[in-house]
Amino acid sequence: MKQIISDLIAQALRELEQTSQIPSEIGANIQVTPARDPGQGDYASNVALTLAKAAGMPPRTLADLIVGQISAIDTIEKVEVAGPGFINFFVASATSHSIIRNVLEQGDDFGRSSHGQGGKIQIEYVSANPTGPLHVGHGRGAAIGATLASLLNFVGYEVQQEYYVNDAGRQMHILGTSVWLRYLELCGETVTFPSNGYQGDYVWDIAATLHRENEARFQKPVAEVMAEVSEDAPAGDKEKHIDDLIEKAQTLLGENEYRIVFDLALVTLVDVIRNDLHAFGVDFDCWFSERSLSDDGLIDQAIQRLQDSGNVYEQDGAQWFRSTDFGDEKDRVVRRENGQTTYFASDIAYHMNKFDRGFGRVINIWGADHHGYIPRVKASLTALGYDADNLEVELVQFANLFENGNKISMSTRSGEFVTLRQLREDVGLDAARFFYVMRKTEQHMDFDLDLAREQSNDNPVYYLQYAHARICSVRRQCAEKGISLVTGEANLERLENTHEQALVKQLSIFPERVEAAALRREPHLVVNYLRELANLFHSWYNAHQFMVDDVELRDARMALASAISQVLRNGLKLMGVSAPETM
RNA sequence: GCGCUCGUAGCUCAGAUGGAUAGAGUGUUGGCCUCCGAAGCCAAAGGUCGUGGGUUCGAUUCCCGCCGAGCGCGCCA
Repeated sequence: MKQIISDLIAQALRELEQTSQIPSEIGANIQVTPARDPGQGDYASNVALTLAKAAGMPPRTLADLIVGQISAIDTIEKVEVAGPGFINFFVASATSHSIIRNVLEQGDDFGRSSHGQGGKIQIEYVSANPTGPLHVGHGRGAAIGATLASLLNFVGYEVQQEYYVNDAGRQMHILGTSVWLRYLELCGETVTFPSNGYQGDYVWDIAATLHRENEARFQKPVAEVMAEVSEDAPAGDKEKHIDDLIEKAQTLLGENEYRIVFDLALVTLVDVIRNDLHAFGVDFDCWFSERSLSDDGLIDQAIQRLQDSGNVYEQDGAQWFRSTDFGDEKDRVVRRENGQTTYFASDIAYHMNKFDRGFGRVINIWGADHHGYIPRVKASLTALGYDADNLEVELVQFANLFENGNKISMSTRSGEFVTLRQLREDVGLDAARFFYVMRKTEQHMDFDLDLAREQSNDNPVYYLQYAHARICSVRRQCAEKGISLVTGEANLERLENTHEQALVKQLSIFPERVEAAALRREPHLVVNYLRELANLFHSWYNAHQFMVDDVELRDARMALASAISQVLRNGLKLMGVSAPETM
């Protein structure tokens, strides 16, 4: 419809140019937007305002000229000039009503588009260090990433969802060592647990498994473990202390034995995370191991490529990538003085690999605290000869958890946090998923636990689900009363009141709103849309009776109601929220 | 100090590419179930869009300064 109107205007402008009523080649950028008020028709265009200057006449005069030149077609009922020079289009009711039949015929596919033309997009999200269960801070990225993936798929992209497993870093060694120390305690040793170790209960669980399956195989006397280990905080340096312990674990156990302990911790936690995410309605296609990058030689390869292109130099015994040449604020180390590559080097290799796997576009969903990291990753891609614009980073702001009006703070290290699992069990999957995507991604948000828990009109997710359940209820009652509905052949012309007209219009813009949400990477647009739809429905429901004696009217209304429930279902599904038939 | 993201109703937030009278929810006040689900609807009240300039027919939107908030600025990951 938008396109038709846009074409009509373009045609009119060409006519005016040819008859020299306006200067030629004034370069129209024709915008057509859905009207915001029923009094302003269905669609509006501001061409006359934008072209007034170039045409050398007042906007209203130009608007009148354009309207006079627009050819009549039967899908447009009326065109008029309003306000400072807007052109408002009124769509014929027969045309707009046909959307109901489209919705019913297309069902679950209504709103789908082929915009992406099967282009390959990779979206990487969550990617939390597997050093503990996911907590509520990870939930927002998970919900937004999963919803974005659904949206992109819905508008025609081939989407691959990936979790980057940081299984090679210092944090993982701290975890492995923490598990080992807890294991020693289970063996009967008396261990003073490092202040910087992971203190959560899950560490005990893994240690218990280790002990159960291996008994005293990894046991070493504590005196030996603590020998020559620097002092812990507060008297000493807690970072140095834990690093010494890690080294001790490696030397005392030997590489192979240490690896067994380490891998048990890793595998257990990745499993926990995978299960938690699955229960949260989030499933990844690929779990990409950071360690595999070095195993496959990709890190060396990436550094070599940077070296070959002259973007690496040596200083203070380390190798530096000259990222300042590509817009970063300082150069970055890729290989340390001790010969080890940095986390950044892994990330260069990882992103290189993403594009080498054939993704035309790569989306990373990162916590907002990683924003300073973007320029260097893009710099490395440019230096390697990739188009850095094909890497998109969506920053997700933190969600503050509130309960009883108090902010809840969290720390994985200390073991004090609300897990994603607890949140879901507490407020329910639907409310949890919904709350996370309700707000614009880059907007800081407050997650009110009390509100999410509340099963009342205060909880916005129920508002949408209630609309759906209500429609299902009416349909059930029709069936019970033996009323047969012929919605497919309903005379939709009977839908005449303002509620019905507004609903028909709202249904018709679902495809474009979904597309906008996908292309702008803004899932919250779907939430807003559905809220508007539910609101219009509830108002209509309160103002009019569906199960009326007038069969034709009843069929028409039930057709509209069914279409509404279908769109609610489609929209909620994109967000991973259920559409219950009863509540 | 530099950088990123922000600042809209009492509170939580929408307002893409500049447009018509800045909108929801919640809270407050008052109405609506002899009628399909009241987890709902209707109405009222609530705003110098942080602040001061600039750009133009027009700025919540774009540009600059200032104030305020959160987060970053490692041979950590």
